[in-house]
Amino acid sequence: MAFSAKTEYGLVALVELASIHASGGVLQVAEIALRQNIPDRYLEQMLTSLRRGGILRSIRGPKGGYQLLRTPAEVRVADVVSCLEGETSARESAGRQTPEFDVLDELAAQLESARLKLLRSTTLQDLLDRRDALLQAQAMYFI
Amino acid sequence: MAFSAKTEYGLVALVELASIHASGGVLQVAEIALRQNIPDRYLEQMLTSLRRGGILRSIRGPKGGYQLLRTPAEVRVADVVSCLEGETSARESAGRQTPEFDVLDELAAQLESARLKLLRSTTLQDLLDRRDALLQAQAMYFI
DNA sequence: CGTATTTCCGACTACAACGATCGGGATCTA
DNA sequence: TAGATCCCGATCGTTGTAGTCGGAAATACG
Repeated sequence: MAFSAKTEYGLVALVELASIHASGGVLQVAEIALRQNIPDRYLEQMLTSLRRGGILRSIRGPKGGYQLLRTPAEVRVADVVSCLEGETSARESAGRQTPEFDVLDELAAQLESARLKLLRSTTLQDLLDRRDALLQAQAMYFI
Repeated sequence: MAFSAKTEYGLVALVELASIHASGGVLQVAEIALRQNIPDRYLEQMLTSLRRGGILRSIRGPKGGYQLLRTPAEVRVADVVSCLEGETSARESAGRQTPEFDVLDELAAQLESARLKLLRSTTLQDLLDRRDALLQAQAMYFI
């Protein structure tokens, strides 16, 4: 899997929030965790990161929960990913090795760039659309 | 960095071997490790994997070493990578989660596919050419 | 006002993977 | 036979990941 659990959990939570965004949607951690079958106390941490990253806002107290700050079409997957796995930074590049290593760094940069291109061109709305298409297809299957 | 140390070490070693492939090139672990400034006993393990993966052959005893089995143009980086990081397999896909997770799996597959496309289209010869171009450029700089 | 609900914050733990080291055996050259 | 070199597997320390937990702050509601 190309994503860590952290990233996956954060993204599925956001897709859930996106799916009810039209109706001013608010969801609670426990609710999302239950529906997605993931540990709620862990998901909490991801949602906190996403709030700090300016992707969500939170509402405390009874009837509280989380809410998207922008429309699903305005939230790129790349934003979410960088927000959730940017924590452990401290950039490495072990200081000028050999030409052979340099060439590999170039290739690694190409890979990173290709990844980023895809992640930047995909939004929560895209994920939501694909989910709905998938549900539609599954519904077909039962007719 | 998009590569693990294992993969990096293996690849730089292969580029070294590729660079002397014309002259029936053989290099010893210690030699490569010295030139690339990496731990020799560790590199040994990578070269063993590459031999088992059919990318290298080894020659034992004094005057021994490792040698490419194919020409640099016939060795794709994808081959090397799968050989070096395929060890810890035991494929996960935590068994049918939710539609939201399924959509993420799709996206992850797209990412994997883009990565593979690049790795399959790059050969040791390509890396070698880039290294030489880099050396050339650095030489220019000193004139 | 008090209580229940919910988010907030940070510490803690268990486990696996990664990077690396090491001892000693097999094989080959000279 | 001696020494070089690869071969094989065990071991180890560090780091990151996934997950748990205790308790504080905020807020709705009766």
